[in-house]
Amino acid sequence: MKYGPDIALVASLIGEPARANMVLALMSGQALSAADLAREAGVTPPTATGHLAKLVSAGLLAARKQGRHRYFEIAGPDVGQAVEALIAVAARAGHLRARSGPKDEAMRHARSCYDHLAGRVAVEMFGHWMASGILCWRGGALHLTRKGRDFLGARGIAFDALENGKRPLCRGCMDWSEKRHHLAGSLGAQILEMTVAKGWAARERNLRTVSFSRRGEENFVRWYSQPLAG
Amino acid sequence: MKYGPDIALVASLIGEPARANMVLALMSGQALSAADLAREAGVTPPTATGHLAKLVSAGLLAARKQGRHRYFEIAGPDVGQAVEALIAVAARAGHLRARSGPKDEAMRHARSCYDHLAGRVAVEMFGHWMASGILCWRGGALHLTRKGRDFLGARGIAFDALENGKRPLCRGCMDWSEKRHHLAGSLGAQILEMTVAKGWAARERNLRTVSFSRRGEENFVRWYSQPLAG
DNA sequence: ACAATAGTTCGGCTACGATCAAACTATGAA
DNA sequence: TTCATAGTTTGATCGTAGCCGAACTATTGT
Repeated sequence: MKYGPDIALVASLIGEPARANMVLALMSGQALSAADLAREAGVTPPTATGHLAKLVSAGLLAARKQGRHRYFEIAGPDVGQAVEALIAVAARAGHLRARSGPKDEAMRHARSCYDHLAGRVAVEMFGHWMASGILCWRGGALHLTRKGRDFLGARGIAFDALENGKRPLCRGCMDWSEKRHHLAGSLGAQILEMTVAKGWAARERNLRTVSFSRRGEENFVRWYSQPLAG
Repeated sequence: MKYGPDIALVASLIGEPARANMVLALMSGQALSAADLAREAGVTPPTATGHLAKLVSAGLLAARKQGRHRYFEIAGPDVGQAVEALIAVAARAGHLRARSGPKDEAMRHARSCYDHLAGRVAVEMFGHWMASGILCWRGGALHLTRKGRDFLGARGIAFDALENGKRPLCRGCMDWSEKRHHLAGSLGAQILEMTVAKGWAARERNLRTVSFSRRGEENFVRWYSQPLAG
């Protein structure tokens, strides 16, 4: 008897609506408590405990105990990628669910997706960078052009350091609400981090929403859209 | 009430063992009949009919009627990617299943994976190309180096034409049986096609097994391992 | 026309797993 | 200590979905 990877086990874990909601809630990259996840999933705490135990023991989520809380997060980038791939299939095939999509207007405007910026703001930045030749598709993968490197260098992004991990520097990620790509990968993460560090936007507690101040958003748009001098 | 992609629906379809076996059997890229898939999945024809109807109506499989047969195949590359991502998670987390892995020695040796070559032969080629600097990981993505371009150019692979699709030129794909990467992407597909075209190997009917002739395998190994003159 | 094969529909059986209430343990606060 | 909150365990209930046998339709071959 030979063995292969048991994708049915993994898929069936994600295939239960309550668990899928939990995993999706964690896709922002934030760790959430068991009670938060119970609420997200629309089930009672005992039920949530059961689901979470399965997800952790299967290696999809990681748990960390802190005082009387237990915080959960996505166990690894492979899990995130699998979920994103499932999102892509579901979106293409037109399967929508009623609960827990981008919840409201604020969330559609700007939110975090795993660890990078998503929503209308992010999609617009992406479109602008494609149009001005900072990013391009080559061989199905997203690339930072030479012009893009100059551009980011001039704006103080140390993309050299970002490029050494196993993680792609830039990757296209399908935006749920806008149905167009936005920027993921380590560069995408870096940009969200910078946006928060500069005080242009704040990540809401326990929510995927990212709230830009009026001034912050203007600055951000200027930051990504101002052409290189020379 | 807002809407988002229903990943639970998609995942639960793949999450049923019989259906997962069907989908995995189709990952070779070949179309299989309903009866073939029933056998693959270990269920009776009526049960298979039910599963296939669900998979087709959900947009995961495509069906084509031919005479009194109905042939099924993976509906699109996004589905293939989702399955591959699930394989990666399952493999990393160590979830194995008893049924229907790489079935026998021949299959472990060489088989097709979606549309490219997999198995020991493919993993060895991949390792050789990494070691000799034809391929390299950069920023988490697999790249064909300049040296690799020369190398393939000299061997008559028109990789320029391959590079224009939305599909990546080269991508690492985790090998089930060998637990190391092999080469996927349009280049990987092209190589499998060439291998068959040159008569070095043949794809078995209705099976993922790829059988190399003794002579063919020697030629293939020579083809990929002979260093560039000069 | 007849038989053979591929696939489907129907009906009923069965089992698994999601769910919750209630009782319990563990941590932190007053 | 005592109370409150976070999380877990237990046990029982209940729906759903997978499964098959039998009967049916459709296509091909003789």
